[in-house]
Amino acid sequence: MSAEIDNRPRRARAKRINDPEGMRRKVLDVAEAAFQARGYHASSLGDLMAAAGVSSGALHHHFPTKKALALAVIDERVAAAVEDTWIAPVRQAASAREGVRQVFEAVAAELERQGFVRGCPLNNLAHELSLADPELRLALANIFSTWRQAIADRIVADQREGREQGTDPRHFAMFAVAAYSGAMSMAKAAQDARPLRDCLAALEQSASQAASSEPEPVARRRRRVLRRYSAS
Amino acid sequence: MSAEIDNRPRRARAKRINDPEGMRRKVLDVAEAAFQARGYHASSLGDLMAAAGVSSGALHHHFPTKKALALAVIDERVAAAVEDTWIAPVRQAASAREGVRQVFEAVAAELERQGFVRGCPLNNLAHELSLADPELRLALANIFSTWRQAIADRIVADQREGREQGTDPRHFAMFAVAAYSGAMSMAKAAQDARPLRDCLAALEQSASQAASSEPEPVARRRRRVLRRYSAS
DNA sequence: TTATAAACAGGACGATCACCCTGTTTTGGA
DNA sequence: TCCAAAACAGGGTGATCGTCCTGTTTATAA
Repeated sequence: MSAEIDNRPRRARAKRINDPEGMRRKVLDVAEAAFQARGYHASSLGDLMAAAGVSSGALHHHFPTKKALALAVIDERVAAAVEDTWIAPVRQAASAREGVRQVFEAVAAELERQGFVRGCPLNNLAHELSLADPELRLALANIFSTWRQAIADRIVADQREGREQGTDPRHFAMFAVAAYSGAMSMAKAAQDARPLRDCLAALEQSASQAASSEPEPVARRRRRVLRRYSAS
Repeated sequence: MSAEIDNRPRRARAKRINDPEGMRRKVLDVAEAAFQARGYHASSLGDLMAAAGVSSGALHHHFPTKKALALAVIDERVAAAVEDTWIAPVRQAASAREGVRQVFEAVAAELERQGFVRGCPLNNLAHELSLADPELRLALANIFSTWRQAIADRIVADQREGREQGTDPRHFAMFAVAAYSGAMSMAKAAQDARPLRDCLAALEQSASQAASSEPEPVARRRRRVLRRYSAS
């Protein structure tokens, strides 16, 4: 019985413990913000290095190429942003429709508070990179897919509980995400949150027309302000 | 009586008459296609010069800077594309809702025929340039505004003729454009026309729920295939 | 014709880009 | 303690970018 048995679980590779300030995380922070504010092509690695305070060697140690950095931002940051901003609120809301309404409301309020519109991180990158690289496109498309699936799942749950009827889950999810993405596009171009407000109003009108079978008493409004979309 | 009287109307500046092949037009053709396929930043002037077969001197004679070229593409091509693809069809349709439906249908069919998705030219440029330059942003926002106004005007006309009621024109227009733009974003990311189809289905379902007051008998479907979105 | 300016041609320039390469320091396991 | 590998530092490199600049051709007005 050698003492190796106790040491075996320690065979993990030499890793962090170093990294007192988290260089990789810092680069991801800066890259996420820069891609959101200026886009992928307009953000040079020199800019990112300066903003993050890291050397060229450090950056390329963690991210061999700029594309690898983009992939990391997409997988580790954009996906999380969609999860926090959309998926979790929709899951926690009283219903799918109410969840969609709440997110529109919360994002519109946040944009009005900020005074400017940077757009949807996923949508921004999707436009710039979908045709540029198949791998990046797939990563972005998967996030869109997860996003839609969460809404569709919520519709199915609502239907099982008798809160929703006659609605195709996939169609509704696609529609909700499309309306949001498109509204954010126009909000970004106009630098105005009104597109979100108008779409929310149109969404509620079409919902109220279909609510003749719903006994719900208008559904109470929960105050839920998102923390995403912070100024740089 | 000198002969000068006859010559006076000829005082117009020396211009075209030259330009046998239309160099400016050729550059705009190539730039429009390249911005659509690869985006603004990813399209170098060298690429455009090579593709158009023009020299650096010629290009910079017609467009002093790359930004000026982008502005010309936006004002002279993107605006026209929106007019041809959306505004004219909506004006000619039996109603605003039917026009929106037809455009969705036509674009979806065209994308399926092509087998790939380049996205909406306006939306593509809006995402890349809205935060990059105020002048370009304004030009793009104005096209969005014209687009929405045309739909809203059509709703108002429908209401005057008793074909529509209880619909806020601005909200509906914003909603229709947002749903289209967002659906095209996802179609581009997924390289699949289904987002258009799904949104069309969701749009028709919500319309049918509100159609209890409409005496229209489902509205016949007009075959209208768009010529935009040609392969490069 | 002659003068003038527009319409091009095409090379040159400085800046910037993403990436590489050679060291040096640090870390964790033996 | 020793060593191999990871974690950085930082200057260099070739390519490419948008723009400029100097000529040459072409068309129009006088």
